[in-house]
Amino acid sequence: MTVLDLSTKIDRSSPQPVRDAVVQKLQHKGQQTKAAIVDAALGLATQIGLEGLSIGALAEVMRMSKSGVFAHFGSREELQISVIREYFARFEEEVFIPALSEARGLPRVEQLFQNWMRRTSVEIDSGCLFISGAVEFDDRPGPVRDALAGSVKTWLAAIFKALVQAQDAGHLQRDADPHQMAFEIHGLILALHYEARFLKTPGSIARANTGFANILARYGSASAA
Amino acid sequence: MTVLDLSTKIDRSSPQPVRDAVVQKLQHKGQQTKAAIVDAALGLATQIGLEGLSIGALAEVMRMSKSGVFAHFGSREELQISVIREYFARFEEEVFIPALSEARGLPRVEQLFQNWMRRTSVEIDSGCLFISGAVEFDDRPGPVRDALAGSVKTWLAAIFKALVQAQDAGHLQRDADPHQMAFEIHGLILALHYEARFLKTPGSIARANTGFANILARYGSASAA
DNA sequence: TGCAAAATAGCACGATCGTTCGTTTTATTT
DNA sequence: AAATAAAACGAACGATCGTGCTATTTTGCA
Repeated sequence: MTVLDLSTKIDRSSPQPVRDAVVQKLQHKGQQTKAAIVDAALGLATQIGLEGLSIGALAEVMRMSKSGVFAHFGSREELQISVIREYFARFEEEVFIPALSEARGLPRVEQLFQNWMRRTSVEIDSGCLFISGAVEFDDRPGPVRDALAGSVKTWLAAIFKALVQAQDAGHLQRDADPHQMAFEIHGLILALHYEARFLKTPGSIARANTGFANILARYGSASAA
Repeated sequence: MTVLDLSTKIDRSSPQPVRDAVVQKLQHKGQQTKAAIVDAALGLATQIGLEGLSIGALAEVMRMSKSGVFAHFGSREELQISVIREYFARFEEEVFIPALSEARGLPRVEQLFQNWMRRTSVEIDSGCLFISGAVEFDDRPGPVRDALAGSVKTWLAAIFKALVQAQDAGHLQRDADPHQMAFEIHGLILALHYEARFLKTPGSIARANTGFANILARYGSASAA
């Protein structure tokens, strides 16, 4: 069903991300508003975090009653999980899927990073659920944490796989360690988010790009340079 | 007063970090308990975040009344700021000051990173206020955010300065960019914290160390290799 | 058009939050 | 030891939180 297979069960309530209440027909009204609620909740959660996301505030945005919103999910936890799933679906669609049109190997790796950078650049303003969620749930076990960690791991595994393919294609040095590369790339994204969003350090985007170029220069095979 | 000069005013209530209610004499009782409260609050805040830190829970830990705790700070914000200052003071004492005994240049840079890594390794269990705080306050202006960002910037500036000194000493390539290096090093620390604390990925510490070695290998001058 | 079902609203609950205020206990000084 | 100041307490406040419960409205289908 999904391209990046998420190990947790997928019961997506809105098969297509629904933006501004413009919703396709065929489905009952409940599913439409539920999708609209999740959309609004995602906007709130990226800014103030999954923990800060309150049903009252969400109801106000939706101009609905608290109980009306609540009834769609049955619990706050289920709302949070729905938001995570929606976030992951958009991430997948925006970052991962477009990179599949690139050839396996280095081109796809570069495209993946480029898409990831583009998204992170936007999230300098809007916030990233995978980063804020990690901090909020890093020692709070439960289904929300599981959904978050599962999504992130799936994405990092996709990066890793693309790196392995690049190595198999001879685009990387034979003794390069794709795990190490993925770790360092992840660090660049995290540093970009931290320094640009929190510290407002100018030039962070360029530094992340330079860092990526450095990684490729170090691990890339001579023929692919 | 401090070694890393923090631009915000320093009005440290406890000149020496006070651990377990073992407190020096000479000061009035109020200052002692305040230091003990900050100590307990720091323990709570690193685990559940500055936002999650509640006066009620803190009072319970201290076995005091809520109002008794509250009276020492006058506001929750002031409590949070006190915690941040205490955290910064310990960070400075644990990471920065010991590195000053190393010779200027590459040795000191390596010692700084090593101390930083040691602290981050501990914080895989306990949590890091500079990381969780960044997420919680990246969109929320005010004195708490200022105290946080000021502390982090001070520390990053110290790293940068050590790198510049290393370059001046000829330990780095002449065209190396210390800002870029600091950015990449910061990314390694953030990736370590994220992958080890949240994802529980094994081997993260080794990968951060490898990443640092890679950075030095790329930017280090041939003579210093 | 009528009717069952689904969706939403309204209201109240217990809990927790930061904060205020008046009182009482504890420390310090005279 | 008496007088004064500092510190801690206890109760209450308004607000907000998630969550039940019951009505009311809206929707989709026969």
